[in-house]
Amino acid sequence: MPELPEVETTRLGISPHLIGHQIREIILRRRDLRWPVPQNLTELEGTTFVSVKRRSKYLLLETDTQDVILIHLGMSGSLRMIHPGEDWKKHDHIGITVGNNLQLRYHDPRRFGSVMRMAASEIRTHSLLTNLGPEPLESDFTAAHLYAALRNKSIPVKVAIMDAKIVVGVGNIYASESLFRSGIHPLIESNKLTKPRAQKLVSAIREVLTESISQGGTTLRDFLKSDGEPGYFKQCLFVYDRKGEPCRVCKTPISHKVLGQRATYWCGKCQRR
DNA sequence: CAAGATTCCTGGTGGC
DNA sequence: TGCCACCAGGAATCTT
Repeated sequence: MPELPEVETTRLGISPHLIGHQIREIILRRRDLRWPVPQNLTELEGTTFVSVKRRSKYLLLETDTQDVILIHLGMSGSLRMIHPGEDWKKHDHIGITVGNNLQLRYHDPRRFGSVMRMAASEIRTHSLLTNLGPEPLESDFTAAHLYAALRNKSIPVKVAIMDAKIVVGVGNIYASESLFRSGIHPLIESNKLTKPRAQKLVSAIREVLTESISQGGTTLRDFLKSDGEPGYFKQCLFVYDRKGEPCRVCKTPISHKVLGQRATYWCGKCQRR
């Protein structure tokens, strides 16, 4: 579910309610997420949040004791700020109550997400956080970087831009959308992409992600912002989940194919090989 | 190595 | 609220 815009929307929503507030209680109702949630997470009760950062699709909640709660939302996870007395819904697994009498509640039906604990110093060394490519909205995600990363790969360009070693945060929705915006066919072999087209793709990825964040992300099924409301970028999608529907630009029916086990959408006229 | 397939889990949808 | 096959936004870990 959540790609970079949804994770960033969540970060923006929860951050002001956490930073500067002390953790009153950590409730672990279900610990069998993708990886077991460590029991010693509760030892962080009494500490105070000092920052809420994001790297790739990971949220990093740092405390004044230089501990970090790392959260990944997987396919179906969401975080909400609620009142601590609110009923626990079926797939509410974890609650972190803070001093302003709000609770950060983690909800995840499929339990593909993860909640872990690490020392702040491990952010640079942990296996999940090393070997990640550049942030797409930072200055080191350049056409030169993308071109160099693609030039020795034969996989379709759509599969490549979903590889976190090449660039992080681009999931299945935004991969298709970015390629549409840049007029690039998703099936082009990575090593056939010219430098000018790599530049177009970099710009398109930046634009799509930025616009989606401004709309609060994309809600297809599960995703909710931290205030419980859906994101509105779905209305701005040009190709994703629009198989057979007319292209919003040229009316050509949108094409669909499973690529690398993931649904892929494109316009055969607007996007050229 | 690179590339492709499998796996974790639950719920919604659409066909019958 | 019938049954069932199929599909879903991620990504580590396998197999080829």
